[in-house]
Amino acid sequence: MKAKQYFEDTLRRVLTARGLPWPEKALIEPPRERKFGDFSANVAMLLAGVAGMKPRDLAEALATELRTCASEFERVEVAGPGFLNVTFAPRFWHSAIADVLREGADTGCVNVGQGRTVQVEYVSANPTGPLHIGHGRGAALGDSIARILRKTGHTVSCEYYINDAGRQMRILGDSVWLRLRQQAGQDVPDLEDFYRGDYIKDLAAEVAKSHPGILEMPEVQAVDLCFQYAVNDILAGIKRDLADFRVGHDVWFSEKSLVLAGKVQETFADLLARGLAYEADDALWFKSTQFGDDKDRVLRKSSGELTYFASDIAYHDDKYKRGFDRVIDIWGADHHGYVSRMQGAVEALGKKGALTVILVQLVSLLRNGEQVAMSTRAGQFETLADVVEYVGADAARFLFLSRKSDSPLEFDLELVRKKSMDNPVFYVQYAHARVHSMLRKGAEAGISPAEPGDAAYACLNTPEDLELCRLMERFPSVVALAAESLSPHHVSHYLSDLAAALHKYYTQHHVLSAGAEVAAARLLLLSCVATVLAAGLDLLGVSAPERMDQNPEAADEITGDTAGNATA
RNA sequence: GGGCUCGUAGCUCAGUGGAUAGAGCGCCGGACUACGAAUCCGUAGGCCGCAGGUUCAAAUCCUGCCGGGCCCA
Repeated sequence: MKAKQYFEDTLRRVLTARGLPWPEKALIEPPRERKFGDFSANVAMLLAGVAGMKPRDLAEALATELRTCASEFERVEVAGPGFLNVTFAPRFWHSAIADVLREGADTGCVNVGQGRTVQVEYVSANPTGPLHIGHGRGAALGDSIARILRKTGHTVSCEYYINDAGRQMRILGDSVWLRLRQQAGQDVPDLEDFYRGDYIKDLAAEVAKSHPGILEMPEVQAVDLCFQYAVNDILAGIKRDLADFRVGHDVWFSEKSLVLAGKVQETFADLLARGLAYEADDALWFKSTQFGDDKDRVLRKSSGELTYFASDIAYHDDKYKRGFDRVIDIWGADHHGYVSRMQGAVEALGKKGALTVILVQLVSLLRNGEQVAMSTRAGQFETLADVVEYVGADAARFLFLSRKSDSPLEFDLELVRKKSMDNPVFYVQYAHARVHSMLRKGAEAGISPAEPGDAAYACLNTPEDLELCRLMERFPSVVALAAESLSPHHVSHYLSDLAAALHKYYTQHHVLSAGAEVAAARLLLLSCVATVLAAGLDLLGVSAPERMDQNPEAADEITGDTAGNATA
């Protein structure tokens, strides 16, 4: 982060001195190949026309000036069509060690948010049954985005919107009430589209037990009781599943409370007053065509029933009235047709641009390459809880967060589990544990990490030493990129790179037998790497263990047994 | 039929308009009398779906087509 900034600042000064502007499409980035140096700039190609010079000639001129005015560069070179490639002196990279040591767990913090308030709403599954694997992907993504935004200077609130007011909810109450009466011996036929899962029967039995007089109640009251009991019970289960997945929401917002508080009517009145809603055919309509939709949408049907869209508008109105600068909604990809409509509604609320919708593509659950049926009767791995128990929260989260959210994801249970020792999450965790193992061994031998300073840095000048420093120095910009693009996968890919550099270092440079002074310096460097690994894993909500307990053979045996039992 | 989205190595996937397009898995071949071999090193594997366009420069941006997924009629 500092390195890139330093290069950019000096380059800007050089350009200004020549009367050249900073081009819009200027890019400073680490080149693909190490031999091109630490950073590469493309300004000479972009400015050749303005400057009236050939790209390479301009680049040479700029390079000459950079060499004289920038003390931190070891080399400044011109390559290819006119790239300016710079290499920093080792002492510049060494300063990353002191930075990480000073910042500790806060390493990687970048204040790009400057205290702006952001709400992240995710999961928000209807409380009609347990969470499935697809919800897990949204949960991991939302939680990780929240962690990344907090790390980058945003004030974040995580919210779960409980759809407890609509048609689905009436069906839930009816379903439990139906089962309850059937269990009481009444001859009641099954309904057309009610929930048939076994958990409905369990709920019915529990309601009957805790409310013995329910059969004598007026039906409306009894159904409502069934409904409330069911929602509370299912929500408790959802919260438990999320907690086991290390996901926690700050606010659980009830749609019903929104309706009862009259917020939907308030929003209607507001839209009517501003001419953005109108009555027609006994229904109330939103003028979504004003905001790019292909037709206007119903808010209140002629039957008087409210649409989901109506309460969603009121809900978002309420979000902004609570003072959030920005709202991020994470939805399943099957809702993508709803995005532009919701964006239009937010624009109508006067908050254009303040809503970001992230669509999470489907997760197809596989088992040895074959699709696992999700919708049939209670299968082995229908639910998030089952999957988490089988493969572990760390492996599931890392896998979800290693891919862009807008690509469909294949989640093969046996691959994540049976090959768990080749799983990227273990690769990264092992790197962290390896460092701590060396620190323990070092302590036994009376070697502790050196104090940062020139004496220690003098022992850290191999290419592998400097590569680790470079990677550590890059961490804050990776976090900033992940925050800007709302894409945690940049973090997981970075961590894999850092872990690879660490493993390579480990095989090339023996730490503890290198002599007391060198060993202490290396422990200093590696302990900083461990700090960064832990900070990065924390952004993904993945643990950073100080030792790995299992050995691979034992893990394979466990897998074999469990897989055998599961298929038996 | 309209719209959104994705097509990159055998598989799963990265890739911010830049240089010879990368990684993991899998295949093949190497490396423990030292800090954990859960690791490392090497070989092989590509019309970046197809065709145009914009650009000094396109896997990346634009248009059309083909194919997969989804939403809406």
